[in-house]
Amino acid sequence: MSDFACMEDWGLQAVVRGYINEVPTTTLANPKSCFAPLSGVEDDPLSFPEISETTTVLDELEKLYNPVWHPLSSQTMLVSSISVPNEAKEPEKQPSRKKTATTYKSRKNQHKRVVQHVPAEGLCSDMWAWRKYGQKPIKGSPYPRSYYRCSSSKGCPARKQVERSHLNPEVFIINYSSEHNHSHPTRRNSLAGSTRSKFPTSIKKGKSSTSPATPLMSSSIENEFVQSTSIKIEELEQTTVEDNESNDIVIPDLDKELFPCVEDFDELTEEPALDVCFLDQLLEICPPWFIDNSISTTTS
DNA sequence: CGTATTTGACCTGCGC
DNA sequence: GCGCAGGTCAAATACG
Repeated sequence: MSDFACMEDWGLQAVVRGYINEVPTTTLANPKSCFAPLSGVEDDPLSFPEISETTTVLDELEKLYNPVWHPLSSQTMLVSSISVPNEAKEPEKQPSRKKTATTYKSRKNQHKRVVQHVPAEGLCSDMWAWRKYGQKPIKGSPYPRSYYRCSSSKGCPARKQVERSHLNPEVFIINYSSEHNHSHPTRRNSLAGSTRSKFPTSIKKGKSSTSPATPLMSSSIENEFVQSTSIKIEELEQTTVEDNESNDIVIPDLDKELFPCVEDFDELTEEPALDVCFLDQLLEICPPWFIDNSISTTTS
């Protein structure tokens, strides 16, 4: 699989996964209708607002979906905005702390591609392994923003930002940027330290947290879901999505791999494998031509 | 020992 | 030019 295909696969996954959790299954019969136009983008349903518009769009979406959307209902997810990046590739990471002006210039130029609006349970609906590399308090929001990069592959430019919605603290806003330059990982590189972030343990450190804005459940829960469950979801999806796509993936022993994951997942979310079920449905309903068409449409 | 997280410092873009 | 805010780096630390 080419890098391009991998990247688009990821992007589509992000979009598809978002919508299959949100729209009624009947809507899936007409896949294009899944891309219901957002406010301000009626002319082109596949053209999503830039990240600079995210705040207002998300606010609007919250209002729009509030009547029918319970934040605590598991796996509810909204894809609220996508923008096409100017550059598909990010420059190579500088080995030195001192970076050239070019490096940082491109950083700010890189556009967010997908913004997801998810409840805490939805944070686990991510096929990738993410490594946290930073956290910053955000002005105007009582909650800090966490920065993650893809740890599935060295040099993968994919980035992810997770922050809590100040309007609805039960909802996390996830910004995806850049593209994965590799296929879905069969499993994480290593589990060493991966379970390090238990819920309250961030307090355990000798040097107390000096983060100015680390309110109730700031990053611990994020990490818990993002890190500890992502591998489980990965494995679940490996057995479904990639199997369906006939990729060169070794099919795991379901007795050993799938069921324990479901059980663990069940402890974190009340409706395990719902995501997977819908994904399977989508794959049955939407033939490959649709996916290909969607890719070419969204990236042209 | 290898990997992940935390967190202060650094760097850039932008508004004034 | 300056200050602010956001994004990233990397040393220190923790965990399995």
